[in-house]
Amino acid sequence: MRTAGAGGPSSGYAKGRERRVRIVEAAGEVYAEAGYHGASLREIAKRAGISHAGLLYYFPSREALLAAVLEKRDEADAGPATESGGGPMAAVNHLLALADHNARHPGIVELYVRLAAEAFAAEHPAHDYFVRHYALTRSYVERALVRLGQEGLLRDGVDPRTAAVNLVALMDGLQVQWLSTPEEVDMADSLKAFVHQLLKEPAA
Amino acid sequence: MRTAGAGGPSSGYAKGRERRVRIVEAAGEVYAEAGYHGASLREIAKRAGISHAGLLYYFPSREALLAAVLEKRDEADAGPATESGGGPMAAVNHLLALADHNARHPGIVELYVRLAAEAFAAEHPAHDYFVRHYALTRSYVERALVRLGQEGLLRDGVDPRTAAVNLVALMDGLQVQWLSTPEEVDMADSLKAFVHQLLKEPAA
DNA sequence: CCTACCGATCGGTAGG
DNA sequence: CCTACCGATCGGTAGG
Repeated sequence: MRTAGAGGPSSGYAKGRERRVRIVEAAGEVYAEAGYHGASLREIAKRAGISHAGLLYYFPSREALLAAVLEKRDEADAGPATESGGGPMAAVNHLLALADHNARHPGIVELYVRLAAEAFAAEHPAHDYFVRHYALTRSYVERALVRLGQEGLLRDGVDPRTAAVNLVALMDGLQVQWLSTPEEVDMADSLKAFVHQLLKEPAA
Repeated sequence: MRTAGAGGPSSGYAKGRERRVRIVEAAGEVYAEAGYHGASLREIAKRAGISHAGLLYYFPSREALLAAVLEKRDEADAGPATESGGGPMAAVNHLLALADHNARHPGIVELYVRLAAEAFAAEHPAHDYFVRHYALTRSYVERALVRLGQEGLLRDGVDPRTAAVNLVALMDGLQVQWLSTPEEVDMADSLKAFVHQLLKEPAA
């Protein structure tokens, strides 16, 4: 039995795996530049050095390719999010580090912002992904704020839930504004100022 | 001379003006649902009760129609923005009223968010519009915050410029999150909480 | 993985 | 304002 039994071109062949990675990278680039709806399989295929029919050999449809790109994004973000098991301030610092990381990778930010703005409609193939993404991020931030409150570090009157919604919204909105007018926005500074407003002590 | 001399179908004929309004409204709807790039002239024309070639009789190109839609948006927003000449708190209240108004008009919010996310690239026909829009909004908010500071209403350490960037970002980000998960976000409440953090007094 | 093809759809123009 | 058309481009399939 020389032909793989697991089906599909991803089954254990180094060359095929490499191709898939190149295709997913190219897709992420084109989604960032043109949005998902504006991205053509032919353009993505060209950047991956393949024909568009060849691409469809690896990913059976347009939507399957999008799913692969989002899956890869989750894997890349999961690492840093998990390792912050430290003190109550660790989660906040992790978010600041994420903002800093984003500021150096406009392609990822653009991919994210453009897809999020496309995926409002329930029929969009990335809709469920973003609903889940927001729910997870909000509750992650909310838990961090609750812990800070328990340690007495939160300013009086700050509601952890509302502050979590606002922190997530601030990060999203800063990205949009920064992509439009990069020289006018310092995402890390802005986040620090916001967090500072939430806390009692001049920390960070 | 019965035929108008000013050229173009907009010249003073009531029926033509009415048609143009219907087309611009239909375009705004479709942009909101599908984005500018995803919107076809044929779909817009169908909703306006006309053929797509007929639409091109009124607006000579796809881009000309987009320009007309943005122009109309500016006119609609200019009214409320100008009338707030009152006290230093008037500008803040105006923004809260705007958030409230937006929450009752998801179509306008979607049009705005989708176009903003598409228009990052300098080649996009709406790019300049959004650069200008952000500059104007930021300085409008900044001036209001400076006035509040002069009256001693601002909390210590609040920088009007950064706070202005953040307030604009917060409004944008709330809109994105609200369109994705409407039941989880109260835009007016969120804005109030943010403004409250900036001020010394428990003002509304 | 490629070439060749399909039906559908696009923005815009011709010509009345 | 319409019908009819153009060349270009799209996602996907056939068939090797």
